[in-house]
Amino acid sequence: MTSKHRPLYGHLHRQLLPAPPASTPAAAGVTWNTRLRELSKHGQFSEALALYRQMLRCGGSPNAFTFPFALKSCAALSLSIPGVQLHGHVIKTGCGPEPFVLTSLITMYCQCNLIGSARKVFDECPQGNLTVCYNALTSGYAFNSRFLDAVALFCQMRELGVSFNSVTMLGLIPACTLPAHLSVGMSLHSCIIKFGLDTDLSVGNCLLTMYVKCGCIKFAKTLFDSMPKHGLITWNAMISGYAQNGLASNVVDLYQQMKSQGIHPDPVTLVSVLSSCAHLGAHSIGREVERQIELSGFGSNPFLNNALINMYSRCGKLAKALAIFNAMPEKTVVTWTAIINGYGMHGQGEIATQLFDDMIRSGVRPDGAAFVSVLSACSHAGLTDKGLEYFEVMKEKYSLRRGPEHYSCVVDLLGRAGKLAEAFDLIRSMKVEPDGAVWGALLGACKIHKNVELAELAFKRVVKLEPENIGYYVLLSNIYNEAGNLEGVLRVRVMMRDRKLRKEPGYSYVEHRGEVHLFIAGDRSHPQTEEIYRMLHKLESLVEGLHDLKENEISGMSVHSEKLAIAFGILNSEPNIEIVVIKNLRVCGDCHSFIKSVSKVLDRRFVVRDATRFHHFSNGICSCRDYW
DNA sequence: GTAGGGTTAG
Repeated sequence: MTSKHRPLYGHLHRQLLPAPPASTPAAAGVTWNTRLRELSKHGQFSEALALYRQMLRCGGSPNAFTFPFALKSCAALSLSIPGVQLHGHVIKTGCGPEPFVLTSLITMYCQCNLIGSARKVFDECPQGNLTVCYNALTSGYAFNSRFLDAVALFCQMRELGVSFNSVTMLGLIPACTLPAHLSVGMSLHSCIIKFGLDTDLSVGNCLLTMYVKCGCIKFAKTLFDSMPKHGLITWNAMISGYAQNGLASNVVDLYQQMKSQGIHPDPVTLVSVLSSCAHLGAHSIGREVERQIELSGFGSNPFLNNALINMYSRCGKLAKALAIFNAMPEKTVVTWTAIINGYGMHGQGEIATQLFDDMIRSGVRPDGAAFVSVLSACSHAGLTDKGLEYFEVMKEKYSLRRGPEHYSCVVDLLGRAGKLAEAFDLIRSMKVEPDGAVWGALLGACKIHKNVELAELAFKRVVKLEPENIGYYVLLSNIYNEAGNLEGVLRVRVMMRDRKLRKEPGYSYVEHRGEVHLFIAGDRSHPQTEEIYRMLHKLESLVEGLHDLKENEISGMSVHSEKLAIAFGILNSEPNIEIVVIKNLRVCGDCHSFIKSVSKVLDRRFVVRDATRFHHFSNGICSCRDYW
């Protein structure tokens, strides 16, 4: 069995032993290089560097076939000091002019963020074979977010008549992943078509990713549909694109389509699908994905386990989430954050904070996102002092930047505790610009504590930042309404009319026997419509006591989607009625009291998951729950 | 025998 065919991992210790004596020094060099290549090819970069050092210790001399792999390892690990040392060895051994070595040097310097050194190597490149050197530096600029330099270098290439190829494009396109740079990206796309490089699958994938990252999901889908071939990466790019842009149901559709075409998903695919299941609360699809993970042997993939914890937490299956958490041998800050979030969003603030403290004890350093999860856990559970303590520790002990996402949690925390003035002071003391979520949290607190004056102030700020967010208008209108200020209600309505803002229809859904049943207000499209309305009528009569309503009084737009969902659940004897509400504001007061009354009359417990409350989360969705 | 490149979680 040659070393090329030997399984790598089990024999690592043997590979690190000194090289067997070879008949000639050149033959010994080949043996070292072969091993180095194997390790680098399998992503074993630390081992590759160890092997390089060992080679030097054993008196082996590196050559032009050694350096590319050793440099690649430094690049992958971002190790600049060994990288610079290697550069010294390159010069000493006279391998400097070798194009393979030069491009590896440029890449190494770029990945270590030493652009100046990369440029120096580039400027000294001998004429001829310039394309690869240009490619290396262009992609290096893109890697370091130097958009203008990358584009300028490409222009220079064209002016000097240096030929370019699809690899040039693969380096250049990632420079255009900001919406501001999209126009350049689109001209690159034209250029790609003009030169016939669009038949390259990798180039297509790269363009697809560019559109996705610029938020142009429509362009991305058009490109996807026009591509002659779809590789696994193509499917993944499109699926993760939908997931990143919050189009969770498109993710599920595309995933089904992918499977129906016989393409096997990999962990990258499944991570996106799970994150979308979490957004949708689509527990049954999530469970199916978990089976798929086990069948495919991806069970120990940490990315997938984190995604599973997140999915089960958001779907309300905390025990399951905890079991996966406990079984994970290595827990990163992401793992801890997922489980803390899970307990936090279900009002179990005590457990969430305990977990947070356990995390620190276990030596995992919290990051900004971990603090968001613990702060919001404190705010939901009313742990005001504890939350303020974390907020302090975040800055004092961990020197983490406190962003608007943290401030909005603390404003919420103070606001719910009735400390409106303190919340307002906190906002005024902010060194970063407060965003809509921060003012929105204050506005929400004003609703709870009926403070019209402060609400007006918060509203003024929030509509400046998010003029299109209808939720805030409705919130203020409700505050006025509760205060009996009808003039105020009218003023808000006029404002909405003038700005041509119309409330999007809210929708609610219930999962029944693995299927999602979706309702919009006044919906009559469900196959069981007649029975649902009859049940709703019955429930309305029950909670209204002796008032017997006429059938037509509960028909049309006044029938909220939550009510239809609950009537459907009761009608079908759904044991755990969990209604997920997606709209621009929290569950309305009318439905709130309706569900509460039904719960009381029937002596049953319901969970309403309101997917759009005024909490700032990175994905814009917060899964707070209310129980009745 | 070698370089320059495309998809991933809270």
